[in-house]
Amino acid sequence: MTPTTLRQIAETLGISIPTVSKALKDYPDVSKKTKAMVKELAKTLNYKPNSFAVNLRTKESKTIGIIIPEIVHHFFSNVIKGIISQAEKKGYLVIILQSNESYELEKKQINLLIDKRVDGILISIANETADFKHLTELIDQNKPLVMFDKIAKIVKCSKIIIDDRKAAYIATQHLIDTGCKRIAHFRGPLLPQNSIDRFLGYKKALIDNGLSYDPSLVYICQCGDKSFEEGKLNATRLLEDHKDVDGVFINTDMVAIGAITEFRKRKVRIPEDISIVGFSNWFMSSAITPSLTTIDQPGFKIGKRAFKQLYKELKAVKKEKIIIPKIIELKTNLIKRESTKTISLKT
Amino acid sequence: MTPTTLRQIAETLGISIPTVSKALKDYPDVSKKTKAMVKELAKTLNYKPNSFAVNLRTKESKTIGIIIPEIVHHFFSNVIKGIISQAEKKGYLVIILQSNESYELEKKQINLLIDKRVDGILISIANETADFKHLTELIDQNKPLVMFDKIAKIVKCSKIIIDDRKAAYIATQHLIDTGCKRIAHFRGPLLPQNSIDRFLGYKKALIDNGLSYDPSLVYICQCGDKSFEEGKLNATRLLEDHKDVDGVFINTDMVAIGAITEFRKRKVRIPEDISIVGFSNWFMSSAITPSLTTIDQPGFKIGKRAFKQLYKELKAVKKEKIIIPKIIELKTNLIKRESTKTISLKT
DNA sequence: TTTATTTTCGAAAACGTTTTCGAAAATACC
DNA sequence: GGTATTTTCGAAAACGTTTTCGAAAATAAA
Repeated sequence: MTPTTLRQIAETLGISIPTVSKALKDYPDVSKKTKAMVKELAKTLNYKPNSFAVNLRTKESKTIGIIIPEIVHHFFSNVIKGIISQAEKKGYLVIILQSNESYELEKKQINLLIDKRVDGILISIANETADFKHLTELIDQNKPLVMFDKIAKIVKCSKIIIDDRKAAYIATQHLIDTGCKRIAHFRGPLLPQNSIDRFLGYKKALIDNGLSYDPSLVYICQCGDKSFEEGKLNATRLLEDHKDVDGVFINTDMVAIGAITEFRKRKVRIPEDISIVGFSNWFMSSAITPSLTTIDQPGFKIGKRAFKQLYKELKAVKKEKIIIPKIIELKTNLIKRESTKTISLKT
Repeated sequence: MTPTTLRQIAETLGISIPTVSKALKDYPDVSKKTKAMVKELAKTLNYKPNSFAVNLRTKESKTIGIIIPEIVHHFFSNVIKGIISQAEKKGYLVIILQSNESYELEKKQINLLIDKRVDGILISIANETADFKHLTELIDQNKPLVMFDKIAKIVKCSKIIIDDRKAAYIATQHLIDTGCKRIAHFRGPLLPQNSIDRFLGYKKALIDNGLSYDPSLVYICQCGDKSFEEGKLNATRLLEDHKDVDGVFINTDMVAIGAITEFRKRKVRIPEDISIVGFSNWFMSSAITPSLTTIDQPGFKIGKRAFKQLYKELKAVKKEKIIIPKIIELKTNLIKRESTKTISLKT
């Protein structure tokens, strides 16, 4: 009934526990005969090392933690999938927690993971988080930490990111190249770095192209549960406030799709009257009509790279080397679809 | 540098380790003075019990595992969220694995979780899975197992489900009530119980209403990554094969949205020419045009209930009681939207 | 003061593994 | 045969906690 232990194998075979342990792990100082004996019995008894005991001895849990703001989210679930796929290959299991964009929860969850003695942590920080002591403490304790997507530049750890500013610049430039003269921006919340960067990229593209930056053309949305509604709402407001706008760069695809829905409802033609560029390349953006021009944000790959980097650091720590934080920037692509004019229509 | 242990506290205070342990856990046989002393020092030293040691002693990991076919999926990520939210409240952490609908992977992952000595397992089984030995073994070992959504009726464990057959019946009945005479069905893969049940509910509704069941009106789709495309493809085929169809009940919303897209592209009016009912109430189904009538499948609630049931069983096992498997059926609702006619149009 | 009771503590065993190190056994060499 | 070397094994300590149980100390009752 109770799981087999080394002791049981040792006793039935009339040998010592260490010998059994070493036989199973192919230590050179065990004879072939005993190895064979032990392995056979272990198999028939279905022996599985007690991971608690192993952990206690080796001080490793072979487990990592992830904290993300929201699980029900296409981008994040892709990241998770990437992380898990990679972790499984290396024999790591993954504990997932959701911060709900709350700083307090995030702090508590970091502690939970530390209490569970995970070997390392991957995090995309909450929008609310402005104090990073809970994270810098990890680094002080030499516990591997890798950030992805929503990062804090201040914290000295590895980060897997995309160049949001550049991507936003390219998105905005595309609007300009296809003939838009007055371009609005639906931005994300004020705090997170990526929403700031996307805004800055937008602004810089305008200025570089000799278009004036007009703050009244920038609308804020939270990009949470209500993204779709926010898109519709901002679209409505935009039409009321600024009849002359002919292009919008929108912080996320889901908001963009809400906006498109509203525009179409109000008989605004896309892209003829207003061109739209989204961000993230959510799979629905190729499905809707008109399909959405957007920036491809490679969630799965980000997850994979994040784990790979964490894995490197786990090994470094094991060898008592110091961790050298690394910033890995993944490429994004502009995916041109029907919501923006083709360049040939430019002139 | 290294984490504080009971021994360190004991030595600096000049008392024994057991006393420290008991003081921290408010045992009655420790004086108030020593308790205060110990607790204060523990706090300043930031003492955290070593979970490996605790696990080893108590034989509990306070960790559960989830295996699902696919993480990047609106329904499943809602379930996960429900599970995690509930687990966190009860002090459990959650390890997530993805079977990719593969039986072999699923089996391997069950073993992984057992090796990690999780306290219990929640699973939605893979489409491929037809042999359940890996699951019945768990039950023989008295390891709590709860299935949700994609279940195997044969396995004697608790299950959190919806009545797929009834829901499908209601969906089909709604099509009939609103005037459809010839109703097609885009069903899911052949194996999983819920796809079978939805098909059976569809069939029964037809027969109960005196409509003939025509197998050629049933189209199969895998409902995986390519759901949207499958919807478009099946819609195309349907239009080619059966011009007289005036209603379709579709296995999942995503497929339904693909179908709607294709129908609209081909100038088929919804619901005037063809009415459509989906399944799951994915949030996009309220967003598209026309909005999709569908069955609400409460993912978050399913996750919550699944954990609650598992928790009960965890406690039962701890008290050495036997587990009585329980089948919990959650309610679904028909959500009427624009893709079906209103009943007033019936006659 | 003695006895009985309560309060407070710690020794010891246990959970199951890993690793070091020395000893015994087996083999090789001369 | 004896010595040197290699092979094979197990005793012991360690990881950090929890729990049982008996003993000592303090208090109460007589």
